[in-house]
Amino acid sequence: MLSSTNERRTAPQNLDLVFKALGDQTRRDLLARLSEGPAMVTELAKPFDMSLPAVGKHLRVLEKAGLIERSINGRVHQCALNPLPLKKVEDWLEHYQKFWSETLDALSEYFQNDADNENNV
Amino acid sequence: MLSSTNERRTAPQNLDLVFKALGDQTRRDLLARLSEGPAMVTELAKPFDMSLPAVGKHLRVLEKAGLIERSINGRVHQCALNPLPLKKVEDWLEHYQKFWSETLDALSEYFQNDADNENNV
DNA sequence: GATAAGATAAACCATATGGTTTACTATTGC
DNA sequence: GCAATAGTAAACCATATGGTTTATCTTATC
Repeated sequence: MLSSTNERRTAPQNLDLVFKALGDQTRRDLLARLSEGPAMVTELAKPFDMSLPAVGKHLRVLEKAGLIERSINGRVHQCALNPLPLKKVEDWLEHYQKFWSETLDALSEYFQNDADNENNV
Repeated sequence: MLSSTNERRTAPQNLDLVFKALGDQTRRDLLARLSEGPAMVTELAKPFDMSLPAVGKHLRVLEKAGLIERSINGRVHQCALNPLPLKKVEDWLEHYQKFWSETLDALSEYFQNDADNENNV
């Protein structure tokens, strides 16, 4: 990890790029695959009903968003998940967390009452 | 629009739509504003150096993603945050959480400088 | 009833996105 | 050396996106 040679270590982690990268099912599938371990491009492309260049483009989008890192070894490009931009997403989400817990609290209370009524509690 | 008889109750919460909606700074700003309370469209548009129709389009994108809800009252459209799609995002993120905690555990000092340099929102 | 205000609709434009196919480069292995 | 493999580059296409301006509709207000 973090080869000493030539790797760019300042992943952009721009939220625009990250969210846009995540806004595509194919790319989320690629991330899911990479969450099980690194893989080369052809390997990543195999499950998709799509040309290799198309998958290559998706990988580039993920890479520009900082979500994957690529280490080139001969003719093989090994891709690995970089989870840090996802942490940025979570940091962003944090501010909104209270809102949905409020909402869900209200809902669960609602359904709790429902259940209470049906169970004659 | 949104007649009481014919209202679509199942907000899509399609992750593609949600992530795409979030992939724009203007729209994230709008959500941030709405996290402080509901607002009408002109009110929402005021801080932006952008035409009203442009803001209207952004609001529609947020609405289609289920991130805001609109209640029309006379000529005033009141917009309110709907946080539930964000909960879906968090549910999706959950699977990746372990990766960044691993990474941060292993390399926290290494990346601390990066994080300091790039804490843009 | 006239006019102002809130907001969308429509037409338009430039650029981005997601895919294709063909061509090309570079590496590997016999 | 030569053929196969891994992958990108380039050209192309259709559609989406993000903005504009002008027009329109509806609702308030005087």
